[in-house]
Amino acid sequence: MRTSQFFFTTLKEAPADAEVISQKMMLRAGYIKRVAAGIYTWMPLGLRVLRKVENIVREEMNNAGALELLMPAVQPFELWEESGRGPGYGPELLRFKDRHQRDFVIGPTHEEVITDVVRRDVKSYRQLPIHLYQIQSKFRDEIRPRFGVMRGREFLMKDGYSFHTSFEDLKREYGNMYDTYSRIFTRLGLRFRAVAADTGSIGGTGSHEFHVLADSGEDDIAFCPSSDYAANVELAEALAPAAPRPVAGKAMEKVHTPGKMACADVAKFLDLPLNKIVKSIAVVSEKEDGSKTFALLLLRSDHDLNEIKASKIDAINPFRFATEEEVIERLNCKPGFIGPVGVDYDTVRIFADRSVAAMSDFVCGANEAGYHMTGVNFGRDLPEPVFFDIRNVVAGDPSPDGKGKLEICRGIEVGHIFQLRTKYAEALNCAFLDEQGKSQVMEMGCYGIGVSRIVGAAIEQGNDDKGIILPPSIAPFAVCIVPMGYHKSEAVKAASDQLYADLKKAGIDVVLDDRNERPGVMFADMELIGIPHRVVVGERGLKDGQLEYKSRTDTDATMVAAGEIVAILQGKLCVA
RNA sequence: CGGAGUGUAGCUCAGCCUGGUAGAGCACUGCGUUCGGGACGCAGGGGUCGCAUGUUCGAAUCAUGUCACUCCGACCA
Repeated sequence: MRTSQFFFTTLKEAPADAEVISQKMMLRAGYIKRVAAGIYTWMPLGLRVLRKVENIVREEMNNAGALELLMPAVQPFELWEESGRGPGYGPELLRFKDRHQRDFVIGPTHEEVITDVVRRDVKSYRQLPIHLYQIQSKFRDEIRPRFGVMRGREFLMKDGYSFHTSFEDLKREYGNMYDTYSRIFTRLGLRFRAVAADTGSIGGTGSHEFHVLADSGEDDIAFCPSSDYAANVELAEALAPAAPRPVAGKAMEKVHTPGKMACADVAKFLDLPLNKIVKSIAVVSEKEDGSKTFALLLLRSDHDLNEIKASKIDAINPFRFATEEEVIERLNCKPGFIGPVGVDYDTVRIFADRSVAAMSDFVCGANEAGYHMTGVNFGRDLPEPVFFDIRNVVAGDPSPDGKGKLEICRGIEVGHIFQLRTKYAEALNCAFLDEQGKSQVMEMGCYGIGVSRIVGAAIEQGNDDKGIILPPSIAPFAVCIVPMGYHKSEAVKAASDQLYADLKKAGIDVVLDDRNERPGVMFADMELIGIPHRVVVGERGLKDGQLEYKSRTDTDATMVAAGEIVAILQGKLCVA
């Protein structure tokens, strides 16, 4: 490609409402143009990147034995009624009526459509297993679209669905996809982690998210640097402390702590570390049978409650936070000074986090406004509570696999694989006849990759003050030729054109900047749009048969013999 | 959904308080000089100041309404 034949516009300044780096860079580099909130046009330059990502995904999916198809973006709402997801999906599902007043949706995902396809045509175990996928635009009417293409409303996604005669076979394909996804993200040149994920309300048995590691990510991931353990923070188990509880050394005492409601204030006031203070969170559980349970959840005050874990305690599943009125009714004290000492243990259940089990001589609210208790000890001042894992892990916690300490980092979810089991197949009656001629519901898996989000995520990982840095596998062009005086010097023009032809012949994705621009403009543009390799052709070097090479991340250029440049680039692109 | 803020040229923004012929930089067009790190000069094109209503002789500016966009919040006492 010659830039003079191409169409791209770069900006010196990013639009004011761009928040994250990738969004600013993509707008400045002219990859995308905003059309409406969360809706973007992919300009030719950005589309090249998107297509490269898409093709890597496609190649690997095909190699893994999946078959591509293309389902419609628009789906009849009837299918959503049949699966039972329609009402539950809420306003994220964009609905509209056609001219006959029939309800349609713009698909946010395609489980219903694919299951409908398969149930019509797959009747026998002989046709299974089958894995079908598509790369299609989706629409989810997000409450707050932001971060450019990373949380857009319209986005490009690869979604695959596999159908099996048995759970065993589903697990085999799940493993196959785990490996395939790892290959895909490796080829894309991303730093990523596969993390165990919460299976959520569907309650399947296996689910992994693939996260690109970046500070601007929206998810917290706990991982162990010395093993391959990684999990969503919501899911990572906080192990019970190994050290036994120290012996009680102080008498319990009521101290005046006027106005010190927050744990941090109490700690400062008493000159104690946060980990000597127990915070009590009042919750209420109202069961379907009408019974109401009031409970205090005890946590070390430097820890955070994990609601997913806490809701696994049967006695308080499901729970909500108690209102101020409820707290006063049960504890006769306003929130801020509540604690587990001296309450009516018949009406107030106490559940403590495992880490609280190792505490002695601790501080908690005194159930009297303006007072806290110090030197509190279990067994002596109050009964031993029941201990559960109800907190989020923090950096430094032991890894659940016993192989070191956890670290926490932010991630951008770019892939998700899921053992759906029979949820949709059952709802949509997707069944086959087995060897005995008996009808059985199919086992399903689903596997998603956020193709457009990957472009944003890759730029979050690869950028500097000059612009975008992408690996050659997905950069808009792998190599750029920047001539010094293309329109002035016959020698430079001839050498540039020759090199351009040679690189093209060698199968290298090359762009020649033949615009009649000043060098600074060309350098800046090629850096901004993220071309990984640059060759400068100038009369200066040409006299000695030399060209100038610099990678996007090198600080200085190196002179190379003109005759060797093609081989050098081939070598670099092969390695990368 | 609650709170706050912003809408003026393709982009970044000034002008608004104190009403009186709509501005700057970047980008774009032409000419000239320049040409190895986002050049300079001259001459141009481009805006119904988000939209509607009102106040006024006169509204980008004041008032009301409306729409759009952005941010913050929606639990850990």
